[in-house]
Amino acid sequence: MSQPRFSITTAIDYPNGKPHLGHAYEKIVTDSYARFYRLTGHEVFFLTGTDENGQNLVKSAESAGMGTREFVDANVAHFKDLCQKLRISYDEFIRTTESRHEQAAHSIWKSLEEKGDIYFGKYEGLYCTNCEAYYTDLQAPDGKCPAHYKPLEKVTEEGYFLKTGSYQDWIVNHIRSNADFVVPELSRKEILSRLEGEPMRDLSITRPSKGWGIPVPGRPEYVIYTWFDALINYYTASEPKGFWPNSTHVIGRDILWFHAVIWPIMLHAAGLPLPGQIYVHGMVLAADGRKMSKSLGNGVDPFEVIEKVPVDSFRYYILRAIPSNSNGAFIMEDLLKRHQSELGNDYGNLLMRVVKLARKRIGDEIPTAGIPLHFNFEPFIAEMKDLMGKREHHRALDRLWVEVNRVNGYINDQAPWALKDADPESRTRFVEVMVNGLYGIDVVSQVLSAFLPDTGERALSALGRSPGLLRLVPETYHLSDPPVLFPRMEPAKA
RNA sequence: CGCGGGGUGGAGCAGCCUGGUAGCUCGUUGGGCUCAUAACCCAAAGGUCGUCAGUUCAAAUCUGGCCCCCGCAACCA
Repeated sequence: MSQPRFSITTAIDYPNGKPHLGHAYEKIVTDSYARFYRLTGHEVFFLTGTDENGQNLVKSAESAGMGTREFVDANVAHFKDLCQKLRISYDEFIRTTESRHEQAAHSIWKSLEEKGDIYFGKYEGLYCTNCEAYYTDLQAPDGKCPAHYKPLEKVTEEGYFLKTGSYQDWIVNHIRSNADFVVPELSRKEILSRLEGEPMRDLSITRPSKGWGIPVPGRPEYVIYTWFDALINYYTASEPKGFWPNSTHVIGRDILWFHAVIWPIMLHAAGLPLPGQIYVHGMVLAADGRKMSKSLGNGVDPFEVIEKVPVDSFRYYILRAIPSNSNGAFIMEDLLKRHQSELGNDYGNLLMRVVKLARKRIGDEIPTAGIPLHFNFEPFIAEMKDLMGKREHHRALDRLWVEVNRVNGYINDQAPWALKDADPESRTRFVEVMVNGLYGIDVVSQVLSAFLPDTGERALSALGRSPGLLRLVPETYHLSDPPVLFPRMEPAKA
């Protein structure tokens, strides 16, 4: 019997600088789903990577005084470094400058061209030379650039277009009839209301070549517009591995339009199967509740955060404090609080108190044969699966903590430290409570390892166990000195 | 009237669909315990549920107006 398959992707990142908190957030979220699905018996393909073909990269490289290639490579190294530090368990890291990707992009381009969905035409719009971007009447009602307050120029550009407009009814229908295609509901509504509001224009899918990017087949004076090729990365990497249809794309709000509308249209027009789901995650806001941005200087550097606190404290905070379906503020003091109370005092302390007591009174080898089990974890695991399936990881972690507290509560109620060895009945009872406590920590840590891999591994290793969803009690728990998983932080360090 | 989300004890949230003692986590205060990272347990204080009106025996919950905050508004990655 083959395992069920689950394929999940992050958006590919634009390497025009070092990764910021939003990148870290998306990777941690996606990684947790990948790990959770692996844990629950799925064969998983987890894809991430970088989008390296944008024209802006040429400009950014120039101002950094570097060649484009050199500049991009340097930044990609930072992204990979971040993934490694955050323990992102991707199966593949795709770069859109790889030749396999260029081939896939060309193949889809040709297929669309043959079907008559790509045509050569003119684009006319209001252009700001400073931004190097077009603006619509809505964005610039007074005809001035909203960023520079300079009059916009009317510019006409020739290039290739994708007949997205012809597929408007089709995509509306697809999103309407597949409730899970765009989640959460909020995002689904948003995209439907935009789609039903106005007729869609055709999408301009080329730019004049500046020597960087994927050339248009047969017309090297043009390169393929970044978005057109970037989206194809999912197909490029997943299809050869047998993971193409039904992929779950984890993305931010800002790129919903391209993923929920343009990408499905591209695939549908090319006669290819669609992704299974577009999951729009929340946005990490600055402590003041506003967007993090360079100009406001309110950004948080993920590299700095994980130098101060354990990676898992960061992962935990990001996953639990920012609701999976909306936005949340990143507040360092809150992170430290949760590190201390929930991670240290609830979970870390549970491990510590049970393992230390068991070692002191029983020893390192704890046989479990014949001990009645107090906990049934099946409902808990079923609820976890349900919440993760609904893409509500913050609630899943909430639910997991109910279980942590249940095990802690059991230890409190049983008060094993008060059971004296002299009385054989008390001694039997003591061993029973210890085994059940260890079993509770065992199962909770198995599940927790999907979210906090480092913590899960270290806690389980103190029980002589390793990650995997092992619900059965082992014959023996082999205990060792429990690690301080979440050391208390000096308040001054905040 | 562009579309959508939200305003609940000091902080962050749940509850609202399917009206009926306002709940959770953190913080504060007072006790208790001691297996454990000054940890853990119990108790207490603290809210006119944005605002005005309506429906109802009864509204945080339903209806309407208003105020405030935040996303989106299509070629910017």
